[in-house]
Amino acid sequence: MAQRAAVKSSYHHGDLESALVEAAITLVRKYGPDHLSLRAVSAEVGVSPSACYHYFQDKDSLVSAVGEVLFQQLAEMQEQAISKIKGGGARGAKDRFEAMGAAYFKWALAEPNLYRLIFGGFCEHDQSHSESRAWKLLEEALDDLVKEGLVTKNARQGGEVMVWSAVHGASSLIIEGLMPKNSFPLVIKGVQRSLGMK
Amino acid sequence: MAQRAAVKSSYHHGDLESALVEAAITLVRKYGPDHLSLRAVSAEVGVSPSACYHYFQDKDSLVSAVGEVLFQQLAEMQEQAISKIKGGGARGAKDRFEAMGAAYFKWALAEPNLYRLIFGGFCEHDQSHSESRAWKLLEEALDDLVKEGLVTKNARQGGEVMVWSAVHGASSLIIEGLMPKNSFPLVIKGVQRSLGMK
DNA sequence: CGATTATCTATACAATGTTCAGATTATGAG
DNA sequence: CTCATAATCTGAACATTGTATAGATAATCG
Repeated sequence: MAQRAAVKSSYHHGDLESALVEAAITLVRKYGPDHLSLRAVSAEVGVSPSACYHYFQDKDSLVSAVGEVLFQQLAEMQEQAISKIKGGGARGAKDRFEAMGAAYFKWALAEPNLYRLIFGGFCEHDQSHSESRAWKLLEEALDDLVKEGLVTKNARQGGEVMVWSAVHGASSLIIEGLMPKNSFPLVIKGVQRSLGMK
Repeated sequence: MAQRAAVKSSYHHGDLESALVEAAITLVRKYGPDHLSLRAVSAEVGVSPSACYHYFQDKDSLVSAVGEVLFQQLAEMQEQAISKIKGGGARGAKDRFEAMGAAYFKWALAEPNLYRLIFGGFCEHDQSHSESRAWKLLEEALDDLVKEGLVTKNARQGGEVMVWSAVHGASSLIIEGLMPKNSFPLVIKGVQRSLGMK
């Protein structure tokens, strides 16, 4: 909530780059990743359209920057959800695992347009998957399950791939109206069975 | 391959509606669902931009029509893959099941931009999920597995949801560079474990 | 045939992405 | 403090976009 030196003294903005990204997020949330206009973004910030080109090569480049930020935010949402789980031991590990998936799904449902921007080919995810925050979170959660004896080392093999695919796929299909909303718990049950969990 | 009465005698085209859809598919394949221009589509067909408005309310409406066509095509691809599996009995059922997923994934990899159009929120999938061709194919394949004793009735419960989520999720994440290509088989294995298959 | 209707074009307009020359402000060396 | 230099933003311009409207062309059917 701490505002930077971002008071537009008239000409120089102070932190235009992130202000543009923030405004773009607002507009994408409302109107979708397609239907985003550079001019609308600049107008939202109160700046001339050409000003954007000092920070971004073109519109797509701004959208990519937005994607990076949102991808981080989604992971942060999951971290936050995990940190709220107090219980230790096996119970805690399982709760954290489920909370991660639930947070992911909840965010997708609450922000379908932002979700589409991240996963709809609008931005290049340059960082290798194994370095992404989302991936590392999953790794830790799965390691925890193994550590607590809820999942065998064998069944854990490739668990990240399976879990993320199922959770992301369900979120996406439900958002697009191709699956009923209440099928998400079923998917989670399926994932747990595939891990031989419990 | 049979061309309709689609020779543009000069003014009247003959089958402009589907010609526009076809041209749009060509352009989306090349440049992505964002970056599609109505004018480019009409130019591709050799017709004035305003001509489109006799068949589609606006650009988004054309894109939606494209989405419906592609959604059908994807299902047809799967049907075709299934029909190539000759073996009967348990072996056939399992082969068909795997062929369905493989065909889905193969299509997604070969046509990422078309895949994004279908599942990226560009088109409204008005038909209820349970009436969609993709859904019915899955239902049949799962019923087959049960019939052949490869999957118990119990484990089959909600199988469609799990299978589609995992396969779609993996395809999507791989296309977007968030997962390595070779993790798809792992996902299939996971799905089969979740079904208690084999 | 001829009139009616379906189909397509021409023209126009506001809005978009983008460029570039120049205006405004910050910065730092003397 | 001063002033040149660099960083930041504006203004105006251009080609391109989606779309509306009026009119041209051709198919259809009495």
